[in-house]
Amino acid sequence: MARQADAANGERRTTIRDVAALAGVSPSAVTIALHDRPGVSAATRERILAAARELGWRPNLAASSLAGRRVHTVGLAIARPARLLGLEPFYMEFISGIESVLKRRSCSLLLRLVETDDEVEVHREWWQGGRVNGSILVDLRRDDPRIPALSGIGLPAVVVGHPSLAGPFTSVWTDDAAAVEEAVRYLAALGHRRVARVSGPAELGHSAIRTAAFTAVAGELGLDARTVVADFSADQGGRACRRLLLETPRPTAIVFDNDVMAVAALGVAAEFGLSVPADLSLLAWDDSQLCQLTRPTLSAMRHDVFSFGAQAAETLFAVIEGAPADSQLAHVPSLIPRGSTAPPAN
Amino acid sequence: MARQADAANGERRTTIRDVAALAGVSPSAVTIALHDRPGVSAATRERILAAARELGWRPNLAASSLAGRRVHTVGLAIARPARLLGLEPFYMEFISGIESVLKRRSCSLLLRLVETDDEVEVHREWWQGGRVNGSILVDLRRDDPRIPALSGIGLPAVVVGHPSLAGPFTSVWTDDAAAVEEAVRYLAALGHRRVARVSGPAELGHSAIRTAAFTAVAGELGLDARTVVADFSADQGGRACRRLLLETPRPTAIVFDNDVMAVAALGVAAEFGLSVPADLSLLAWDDSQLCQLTRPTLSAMRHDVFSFGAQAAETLFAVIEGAPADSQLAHVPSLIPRGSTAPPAN
DNA sequence: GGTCGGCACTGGAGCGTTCCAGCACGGCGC
DNA sequence: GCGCCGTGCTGGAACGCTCCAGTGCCGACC
Repeated sequence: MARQADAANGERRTTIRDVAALAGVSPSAVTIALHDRPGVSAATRERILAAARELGWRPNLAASSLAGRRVHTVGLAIARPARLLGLEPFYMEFISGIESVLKRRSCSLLLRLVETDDEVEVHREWWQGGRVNGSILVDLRRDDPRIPALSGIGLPAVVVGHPSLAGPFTSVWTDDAAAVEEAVRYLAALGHRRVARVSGPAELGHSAIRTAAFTAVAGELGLDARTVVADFSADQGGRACRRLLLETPRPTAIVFDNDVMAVAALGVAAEFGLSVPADLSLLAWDDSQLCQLTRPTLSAMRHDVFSFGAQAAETLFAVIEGAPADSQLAHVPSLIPRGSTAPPAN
Repeated sequence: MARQADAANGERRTTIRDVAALAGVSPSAVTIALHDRPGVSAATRERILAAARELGWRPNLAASSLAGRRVHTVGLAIARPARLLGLEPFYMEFISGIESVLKRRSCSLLLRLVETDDEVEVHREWWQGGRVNGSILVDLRRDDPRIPALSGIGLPAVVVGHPSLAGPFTSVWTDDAAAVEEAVRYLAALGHRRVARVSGPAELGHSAIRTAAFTAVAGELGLDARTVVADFSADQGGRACRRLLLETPRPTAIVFDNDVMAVAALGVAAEFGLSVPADLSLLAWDDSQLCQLTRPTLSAMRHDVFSFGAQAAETLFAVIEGAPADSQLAHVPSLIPRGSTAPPAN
């Protein structure tokens, strides 16, 4: 304890050499003992660890990373306005899932909010700067510039999105097309003939996939279907919903690409004097607490976002460790019928 | 481009020496140019930067940190079960606020979920390992062991909580006592005589402060007041509420220490056949989207969590840069009356 | 008794950057 | 003409750890 205080007193930080001296060995022996590798006797190992404890020494990660060891860090850059991020339950759950895996391995997450165009640069800095062992890439766009740029520099990464978007990277994905199909078939079974969808930004890969599936399945079932684009915010979601409800004939069911927009739509329906679900059915995506708190409760495509994050992290570790990891299909979202979907009034 | 590919091909990573060679100068000159310091001519500087661009070189942060420069990273460790974290809007908003500041300075956030007892160790590792320039400490407990341990090793940090909890650290805090007083006076003004409160864990510093203020103000106003302890989860919040409602006479108004518990209480009130706010008034804390989505909407103590996070980050930078930063009072939470508070039925 | 193998440990180079002392050179003042 | 200063740049040590090629020693085997 006294020694630690000394060190803090600006004298000089404790290094591996101090530990080695105290234990009466060379720095190399300390390294060996520290990483629990064969090469020192049990007695020496214990002596070294005791010395390290006594001095309160922690290896300097910058140095050890320079000398070639893992840094125990993975990176995540998110391209969303900071203000908006707090409102979206998705990311916090996703991050929580990632953390649940990192925690077990004593790893940390390096997080950064970026503008879309800066993301490549951030990952380059992190990777070439030796700050992360790998990254998780989210919100894949079509022909995403991150794919060629980052595979070009050899960054180990996992893509969260459909394999077709992932280029040479391993991906972890949910089968959006199948989920959309389930949603549409469900609404059709309830008797809806005019269905609409409010999607996330068109340039996102999964928006495109869902849109294509939505159109295809609706076509197959002979439904009237259309998609309007929004940006996941309550504001734009509400606006999109309003636009749809002004059309004649108006849709009797609307599917949303996240939960926040669906919640906003509840308010818009009230504005129009429409009762949910009698006059209008609403179906949310990314089921979170929100969907159970509203009145009526929102039917949703449930997706275990926490596990999704955890799976992405697990897969990233496999990639980092050089396992030839195949792309993984996470749970297919499944429909949870609640109070916002019903047969259309006739 | 070709060169970058070469580098990725496992040849050897590009270093400052490659850049120096290409520009026809020494590595020292590259450092000078890179950090925009006086010591090279404008022409040379441009030549060097061009060479760096051409080779796609980024300085290795491990090396530069070893050699004594800032690492552009701040740390945040959160002691909550991963599963629970996703449900709490507070942290994501707080982190978003932090990030909004970090972003402007091209800094990253190092995040880790921990068990309560591991947190000191994590910060030690980060600080002594040269991975962060400073940390933000949240969820301060009474006599928090982090305070002596981390001030002892010289970690630059900002405490989020009342200055009395912060020891030698600078703190950023909200005046919980004043806010509690406002809440209680408001309920008293509505005519409530029996009020209760569901608090967060008793060992948290701000719980204790709020409890003391709650008791004091209620005493001063001659109200019947009591506090029961929960843990911020919907589950325990609901349970605590149930316990309160079983007492006779039962309280006519309940204040909650976060929003999630207040939302859970809405359900419990329905169980008991009590109508909100006619039979029971509910007042939430940490106003988030949740409070506006329920029916009735929840009255809440609004607290701009995003700005709070931003302010904590700003203050941390001041501390890191050696400014003698004083503790800062963030916005005092203010009461937003919505649909869940009203005079008690008589 | 000599050789060989294996174990426990050491010494020193190397990782990529920064920082500091120092050098060369040109201009200016006296 | 000499000293002096300032500008623009270089060389090399230092940061703290790891890894690799030893070294010394002991026991086993022929």
